[in-house]
Amino acid sequence: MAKTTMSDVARQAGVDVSTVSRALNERTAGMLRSETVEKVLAAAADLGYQPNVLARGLRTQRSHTVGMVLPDLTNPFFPPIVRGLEDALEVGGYTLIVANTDNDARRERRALHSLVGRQVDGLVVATSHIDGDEGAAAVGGLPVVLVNRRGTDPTIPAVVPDDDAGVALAVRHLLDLGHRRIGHVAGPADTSTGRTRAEAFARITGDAGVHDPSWVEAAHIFGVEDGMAACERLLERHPDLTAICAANDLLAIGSLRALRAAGRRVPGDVSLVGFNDMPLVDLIDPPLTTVRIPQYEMGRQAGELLLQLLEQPRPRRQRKPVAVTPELVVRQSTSAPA
Amino acid sequence: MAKTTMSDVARQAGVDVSTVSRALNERTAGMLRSETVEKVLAAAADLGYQPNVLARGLRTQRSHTVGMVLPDLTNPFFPPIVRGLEDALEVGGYTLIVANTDNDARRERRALHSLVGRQVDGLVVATSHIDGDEGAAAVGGLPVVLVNRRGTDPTIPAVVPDDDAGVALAVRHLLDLGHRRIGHVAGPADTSTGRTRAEAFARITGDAGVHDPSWVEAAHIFGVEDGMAACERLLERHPDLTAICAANDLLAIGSLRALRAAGRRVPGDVSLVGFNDMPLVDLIDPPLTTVRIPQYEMGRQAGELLLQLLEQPRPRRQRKPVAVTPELVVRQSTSAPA
DNA sequence: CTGAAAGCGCTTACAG
DNA sequence: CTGAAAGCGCTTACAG
Repeated sequence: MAKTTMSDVARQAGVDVSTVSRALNERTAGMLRSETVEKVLAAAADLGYQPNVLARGLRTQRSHTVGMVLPDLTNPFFPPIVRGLEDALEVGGYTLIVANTDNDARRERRALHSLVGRQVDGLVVATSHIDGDEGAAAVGGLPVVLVNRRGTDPTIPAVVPDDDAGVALAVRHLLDLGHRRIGHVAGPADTSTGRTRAEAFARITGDAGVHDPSWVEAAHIFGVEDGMAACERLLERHPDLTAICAANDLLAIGSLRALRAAGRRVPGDVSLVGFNDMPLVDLIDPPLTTVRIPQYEMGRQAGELLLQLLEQPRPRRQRKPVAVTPELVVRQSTSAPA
Repeated sequence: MAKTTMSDVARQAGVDVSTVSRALNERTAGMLRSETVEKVLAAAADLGYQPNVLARGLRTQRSHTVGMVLPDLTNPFFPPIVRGLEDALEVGGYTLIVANTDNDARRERRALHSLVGRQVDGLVVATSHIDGDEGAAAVGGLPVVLVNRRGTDPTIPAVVPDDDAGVALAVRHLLDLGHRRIGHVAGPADTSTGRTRAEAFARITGDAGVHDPSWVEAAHIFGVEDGMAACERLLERHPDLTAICAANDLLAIGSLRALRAAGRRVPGDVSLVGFNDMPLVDLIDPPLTTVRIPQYEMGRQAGELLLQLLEQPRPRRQRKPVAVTPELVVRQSTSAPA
């Protein structure tokens, strides 16, 4: 049951391995007589030959593998991105290897290192702790695309949600309902999404003449526990708030818990808007009003960008982040203030 | 910025590449003078040398890569399994490549094929359509372990939830609450979990003298839509039921929708128990009573089993599936019948 | 149109 | 203790 190799096929077809290689490669099959090609194909099929991708990669200096670093696959936000990415990469014949970093800078560095050791041809980075530049350095000039975050290096392409538009959707919805005392449970200040959304919130509420920065309270990480704590702090400072806009759904869920623990009903006493529209948030109690980010689409676009970089490595140039358009999903966690 | 190779290190250290190889490998470093080893280590560190895992794999005939096929990463049941698996495999220096099959037999076959082409050293199979035997054949005798399902070939190790115990927990809970007219929204009959749980349900309710097989209605796939349809059929046949035990949480959520659509309150009119305790089911309305499967733990154990097979390929032998112990999580979707 | 040779970056018997 | 050689399974100039 030893694995069939190209020389097995060559022997069976009565040709040289180089001929087998040519016959099996679409681009080079044309230089062979069609009978030869058929002979080889038949032998290959007969033996159930499966090319050794590693050996090919060693020779061609391309592993046809792409690495992705993300904080945690267990966060339901990421799997759709991964699927979109895979689907896009598949058309170029690339396989994805995913590494979890648990928001730990050291693990992140290790993961990057290990992926480079596995000879990935490119990288997709969805983590927040390693800066684009530093990452690029660690990575030895490999093509990189960022997803769901912006880097500081403008030559590194990024695919991000249009956070400004998303926050505007959420805040506008609350304003339209009649809310004026609106708090923001923000994401970590060391993440680009956290910062961008907080800034958008401040700007939009400021423009609407609503209030000051004390209405923003940042969590340390994008998690339920942290959202709960941040919401508690916000409630302490502004017990009279009537609405909360959270920087993602996990923070919203944490806020929901904090509100419940404080005896506030949602949306009776406080309206709540999330961000992302994760799977299952339509099933929580109450079904969460949120801003939907097209995750699969973000992954797909990131994959296509990377594919471009992989196939035609052009000189780096400035590029604006690709912003995918969010959409407000009104469910039952928001209503007019009492 | 070309990648540093072993011969770069050799040149810098003034030794042969074979010496570099020996110095960098713990097992062989002992045959070298410690000064030599240090010289090499210094050169490697200096150049930021990163071994080429592909080249090593080609030579040693081990890619140190493991493939996993699962239906859909987007199903929150799987990510914790993946993480457990990765954590277990990491200690052996293995990297995991995950392939989604969307419950499609053709995609499944293709994925398996592609993973074998990538020279994976072993496989973890969490899909249901390809039988263990067939899979093993497709895979050319590679070590395989099944997770969350049983195969028909008893020499292939499997890690599964203890479904009998889990269903017993669920049914016992409903019986204890006083329910007697209990339906089962079963999983697909062509999956081992679907079948096993349905059989357990029938046996346990039978033993309790409760009722007959007409109280079981199977979905075609483990999904919300299908659960809804199956529950509707069940309601039609048994409009007087007071409790439903679903074969997984997605089916439970579908059942919840069907019950709502039929004007039944949960748990007021009908109690509902899920299976798995997926992330976020504690947040749905009402918080779902369910049977918790230790997913991470299943993944971890599968990883350890595979590691054993990988490190010491013994002759195949019969083995009982490893059954991980479930746990009842009582929340608010169950109560005594009206 | 096809074969023989070299080489991708490693590891590992084989010498010395 | 270390070097030189062969070879893992491919691809691709180079001949012919």
